[in-house]
Amino acid sequence: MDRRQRKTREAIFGAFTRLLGKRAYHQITVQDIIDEADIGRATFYAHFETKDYLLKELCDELFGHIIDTAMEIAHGQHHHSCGKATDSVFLHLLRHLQENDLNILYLLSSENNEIFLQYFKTSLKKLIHSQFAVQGKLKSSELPEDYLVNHISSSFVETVSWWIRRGMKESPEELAHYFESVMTTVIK
Amino acid sequence: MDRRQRKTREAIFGAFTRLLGKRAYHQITVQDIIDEADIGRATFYAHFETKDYLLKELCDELFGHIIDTAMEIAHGQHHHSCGKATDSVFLHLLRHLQENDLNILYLLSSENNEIFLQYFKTSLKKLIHSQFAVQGKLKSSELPEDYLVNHISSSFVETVSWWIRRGMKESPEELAHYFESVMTTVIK
DNA sequence: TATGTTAGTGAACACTTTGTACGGTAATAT
DNA sequence: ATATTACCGTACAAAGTGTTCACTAACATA
Repeated sequence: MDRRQRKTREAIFGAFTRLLGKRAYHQITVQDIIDEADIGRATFYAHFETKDYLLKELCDELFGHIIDTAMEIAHGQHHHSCGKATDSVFLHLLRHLQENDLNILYLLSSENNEIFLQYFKTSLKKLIHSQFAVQGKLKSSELPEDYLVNHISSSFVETVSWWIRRGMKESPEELAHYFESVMTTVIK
Repeated sequence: MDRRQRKTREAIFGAFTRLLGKRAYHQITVQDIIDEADIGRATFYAHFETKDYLLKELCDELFGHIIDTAMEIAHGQHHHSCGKATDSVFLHLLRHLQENDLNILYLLSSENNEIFLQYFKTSLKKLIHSQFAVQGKLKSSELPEDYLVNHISSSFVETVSWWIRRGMKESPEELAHYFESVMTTVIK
């Protein structure tokens, strides 16, 4: 990839993330991004078709790593030193969110960001499906699996959202405990 | 209130609701509403400052009744014939949603409607706080009450949202059972 | 029924945002 | 060294926003 392309792409992502930290997604215009990134109008549209696609690609970049490593942990293929083998997938996700990806927290904390939340939930559903549903770790056999997977993933997103809204006072360990406490009916 | 005012107000609400049934909130412009309601531009702004305020007032109207009667039931002051006294507040809400307020379902089913969802959650939090938290019906004393109330209300909204997305195949009774099943850890 | 008040009309307004197009310039790859 | 490609600046039409204004019609009330 051309160095110029990489640079403007980074400039756009950077400007976008900075703006997301300031105000909600829907309050940000393409014009704002152009001004903040200090690029030409045509250049933006050469990279991204719309603002929504920009967010989608940013999500791809930010989530790609997190979900991939979470998948590895979920399947027991994670033999590194970052966390005990007994740590739950959720604790891993929380640590990852706190330590490495403050960008994501900006996105999450900005209100009205349903595209991002939808992306988060969809990623989690895949993870939870393979981790719990497929492996038979769900308790309730009488409820639809789809309902349970949806419940778990949206509850986790909501937990993270609550955490951020309140200033992230709790440690990842505490928060994982909260979440797993309210999930004991659902997960074995 | 002037008959003319009432009529245009109704025309605007009607047009807005109809449009919400067709496409998402953010895809609807003030221009669309004006055209659909067949009123003058200035008239719209005489009634509502912005599109967001219009949604807020619509929510006020739609939710006012539902939450009020749910509050009555929650406090055992509901002696009518509409449902057994033993029915849970959640079952009451689901019945209400299914039977009387298809407008709300339009709103909920249209994607990207976080203003509405936020309104729904906030209303529920108040209800759940007075119904469960104040009355000591929450199981877990070690977790923050605020976290639990948030968890219950957002899980309920998510359950309803799931229900609608999948075409409302389940009866209110079934859905209430689903919800209460995954909530047994949390609610006594 | 006559009268003052109020709400709606339609047109116009300045303004912002959007998405596209263009020739010119500078960085890049080979 | 040269051809390619990305970016720039500017301009453009189209659409939406929020406000103003004079005119008209509906309203409440006496």
